[in-house]
Amino acid sequence: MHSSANVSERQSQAPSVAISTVIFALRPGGESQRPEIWLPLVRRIRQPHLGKWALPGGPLGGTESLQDAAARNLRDTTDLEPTYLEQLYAFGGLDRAATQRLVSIVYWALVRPDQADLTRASRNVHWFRADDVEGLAFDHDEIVAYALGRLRGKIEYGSVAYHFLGERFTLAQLRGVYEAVLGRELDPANFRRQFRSAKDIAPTEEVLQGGRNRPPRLYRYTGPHVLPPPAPAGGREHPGRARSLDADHATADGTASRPPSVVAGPGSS
Amino acid sequence: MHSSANVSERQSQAPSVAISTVIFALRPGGESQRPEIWLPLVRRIRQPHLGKWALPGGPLGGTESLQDAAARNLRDTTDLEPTYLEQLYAFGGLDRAATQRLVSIVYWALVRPDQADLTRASRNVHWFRADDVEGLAFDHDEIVAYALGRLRGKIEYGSVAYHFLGERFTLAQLRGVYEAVLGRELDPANFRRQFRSAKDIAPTEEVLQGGRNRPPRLYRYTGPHVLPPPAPAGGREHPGRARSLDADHATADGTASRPPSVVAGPGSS
DNA sequence: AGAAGTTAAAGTCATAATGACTATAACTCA
DNA sequence: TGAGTTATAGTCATTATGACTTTAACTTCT
Repeated sequence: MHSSANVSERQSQAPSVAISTVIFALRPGGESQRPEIWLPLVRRIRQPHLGKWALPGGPLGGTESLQDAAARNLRDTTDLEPTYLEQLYAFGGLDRAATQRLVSIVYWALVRPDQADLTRASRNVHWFRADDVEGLAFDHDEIVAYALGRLRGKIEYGSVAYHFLGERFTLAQLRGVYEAVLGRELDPANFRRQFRSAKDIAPTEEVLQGGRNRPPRLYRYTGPHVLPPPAPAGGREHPGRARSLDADHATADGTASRPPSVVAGPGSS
Repeated sequence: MHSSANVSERQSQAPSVAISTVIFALRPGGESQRPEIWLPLVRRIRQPHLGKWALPGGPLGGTESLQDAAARNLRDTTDLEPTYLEQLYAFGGLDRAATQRLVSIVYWALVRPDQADLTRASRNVHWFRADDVEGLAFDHDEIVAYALGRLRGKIEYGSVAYHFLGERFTLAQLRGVYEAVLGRELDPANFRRQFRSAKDIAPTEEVLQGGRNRPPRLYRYTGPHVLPPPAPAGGREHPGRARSLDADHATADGTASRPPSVVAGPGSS
């Protein structure tokens, strides 16, 4: 019997529903040169929590699916087109907002470094190191922490890492993603061995020229992409599980012996 | 047709929020003797979809967290106390319900066979084999299919299997869970080897007497239990990640040589 | 009582995956 | 030209895995 005198009034109040998005991007770390996980936050311009930083989000529109709302949200606040967007969790504790009952359905997105640079310049949108965020509005501190945990859990296992990178990438860059997410260094040789036999990654004919060392070969991801969400059967809105798309597994044998062509890198002065 | 001339009217309509629960239990399969995954459904007693079977659920009360609502839901419809209850996914497609915009936050529960037998006898609550469900109300067919997929994905990896069983269980019973969920047979010897070295399972001093063969030893699960939901820090409502509770890993060395005591089994006539 | 049948439990063996490490190649920069 | 750095390949011991055999402990059939 969870009914005191005045509770049943509130029972009839419909909770409001909001969509929020945790946007993770890989950015080159300051001195350490190692890439790090960053995310953009927006400053609240109204009460409650006026002036605090918060996850991009807003009320769920009546004409869009949850996924669409999250994607719009992402565009509106950061001008980014999502390459990876997945539902994270629905938060609905009683004490999340002071004035009203609020259910937030939180999505998380992964974007590439070049995309992150395109972010709208504004003093109300700012990027933060994911490990440093603190003092956010509402319960967003905890949401970010949870999202980070999920990211760590998922990377060991799924195909999320590629969505931090561009269409072509070196194994060192890919390893950088893993190191940034897992927070520890990985043996380059063993990492290479493992990913050379991975199913959804294939070497290209090109190498990245312009670095100061031996030019690394470029690879590309050939596995399933996650946007739009893989819809089972006839539905419009459905969850993940994109097992199907493993069409071309270009088992690039022999490519190693053929002389690779060349691509200009960022440092080709 | 959710778009007439003016969309913005509906935009302001708050969507209603419901909680539904997919309840999985292991039940002995008919002839094959192999345990199978079953779930209870309730018959709809009002429009829409009157008379169809549906997942237990209802509107989100204003005074309970999402998790609490799911647990209440579970009790109300099946008289079951959840031993495992976790958020599955939030469904919010535009076409889920005809008359209104409906967001359903779906939880899934695992219950033990003895619990499943206690289910309220009613012609409006009935158990079905999980693989057979079809023609449910709303989009519940797809929700069940998704839940089954997640269950399969999670069992290989997490600690969910134990929540289908009682406090003590034999390795054959545990293997039965895996076989039912994964849908294929597993080698008993290899299965044993793997789980004898598993972190969160420990042999007891007892064996299960009363079968018609050599009495198997009983084991117990020593890992983290998932209810109530592992709350990070001070919050009230928070998602999974129960890594902490691995306190006692009773590394039962020597127990094999000591003569185990005996426990009566179901068939002790 | 004894043989047959069944499952529990332990062990064998070849193969695959993993972690730590070494060696060589290819490039830039001083 | 040589020092420094990363790319890439390979070695080796350890561990995990799948298929299979063997022995133990119990019930049931004759």
